[in-house]
Amino acid sequence: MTNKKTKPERQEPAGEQRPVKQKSERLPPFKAGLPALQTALLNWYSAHARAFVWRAENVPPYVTLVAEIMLQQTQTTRVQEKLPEFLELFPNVQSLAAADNASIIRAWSGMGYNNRALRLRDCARAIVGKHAGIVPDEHEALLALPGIGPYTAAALCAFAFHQDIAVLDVNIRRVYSRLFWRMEHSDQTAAVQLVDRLAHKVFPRGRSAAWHQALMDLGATVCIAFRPRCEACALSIHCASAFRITPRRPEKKKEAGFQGTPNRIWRGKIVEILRNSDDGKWCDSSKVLQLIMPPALFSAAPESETRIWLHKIVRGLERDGLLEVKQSGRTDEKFHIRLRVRDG
DNA sequence: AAGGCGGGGGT
DNA sequence: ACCCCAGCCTT
Repeated sequence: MTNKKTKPERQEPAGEQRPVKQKSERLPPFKAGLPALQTALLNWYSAHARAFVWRAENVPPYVTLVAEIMLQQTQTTRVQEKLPEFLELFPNVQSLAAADNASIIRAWSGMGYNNRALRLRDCARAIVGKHAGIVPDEHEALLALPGIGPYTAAALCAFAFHQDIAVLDVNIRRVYSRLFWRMEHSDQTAAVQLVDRLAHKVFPRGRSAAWHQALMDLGATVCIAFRPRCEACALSIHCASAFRITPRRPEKKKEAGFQGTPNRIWRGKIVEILRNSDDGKWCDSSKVLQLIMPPALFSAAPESETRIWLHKIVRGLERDGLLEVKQSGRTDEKFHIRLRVRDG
C-alpha cells in the first residue's frame, strides 16, 4: 500500500506506508466468496444505477466515445448536460471529423481541458482515415487513437462492445484497494500494478459493463474518497476496510499561477473570451486583459508587465492549437489573438 | 516520474 | 475561500 500523494518528509508512524505484502498471485481471501461479492454488487447496481444519457439502450459506440472523452476529469452531472448539445452539433464520426478548430473549441465550452476537444476531433479523423469511419472494437486500435488512453480504451471495449475486459480508473482502483486490502487512511490505495492484476480476475465474465459501471457508481456515491459511507454500502460485509478508514486529505500540489489564480484557469478565461467574440475577429491584447481580469486588478496592474505575462500564456495556447497570435515585430508590443480557425 | 491542463458546483 | 472531480499527453 502506498500513498503517492504524501511526501516522504511527512511524519508517519513507522511502517505505515510499507507496500502491502503480496505472497503470491492468488486472489486475496474473500470474506464470503467471490460469487457472493459479485452478486451483491450487481444487485446493488440494479437498484441504484444512476440514469445517465450515455447508459441508455442501444447507444452507438460513437456516443460512448464522446461521453468517455468528456468524462475524463469532468463530472457526470456536467457531461449529462453537455453531451446532448454536443451530439446535436456533431451527431456522428464524420461530422466531428469535418469540424475546424474554432468550431470544436466552441462546442467544448463549459467542459474544461480544451485540449481534449482537439484530440477528440483528431480521434474522429483517425477513425475516418484508418477505420473507415467505424469506431474500432479492439483495445490496441483504440489505444492508438488520439486522446484515448488505457482507461478510455477499456471503457469502450466494455461499455460499447461488451467485451470481457477490466476497466480501471482512480475510482475503481480506490474501491478495489479498500475491498481487498486493509486501508488505514482515505487517501491510500494499494499499488496500481497489484490492483490491476487483481482487476482482471474478479469481474464476472459476460457482465463486464454492468460490473464496472457499478464500481464507478459505488465509488462516486458510497465508497467516496474522503469519508466512505460504509454504513450505506452493499459490500461492507465483503470489505477488508469497512468502517476502518480514517479520513485524510492528500497533500495538495502547488500550481504555477498569477495573482493567486492558476495559469490553466487564465488559459480557460482567454479561450472563453475568444469563443464569445466574432468568428475570425482579432482581439486586442489589452481588451483581453480587461475582460479576463477583475476590474480592480486590471486597473492596478502595470500594463507592460501584465501583457508580457499574458503573452507567455498565449504562446502556450498557440502551441496547443487553440488560438492564433498576430504580432507586429517586437515581442514586448501589443498583439492580437483569435480562436484558431485553420485545422490543426 | 512529474507536471500541465478547466471550470462548475458543493461546503 | 476553500474543496471535489469517469485521464491523457508531454517532457
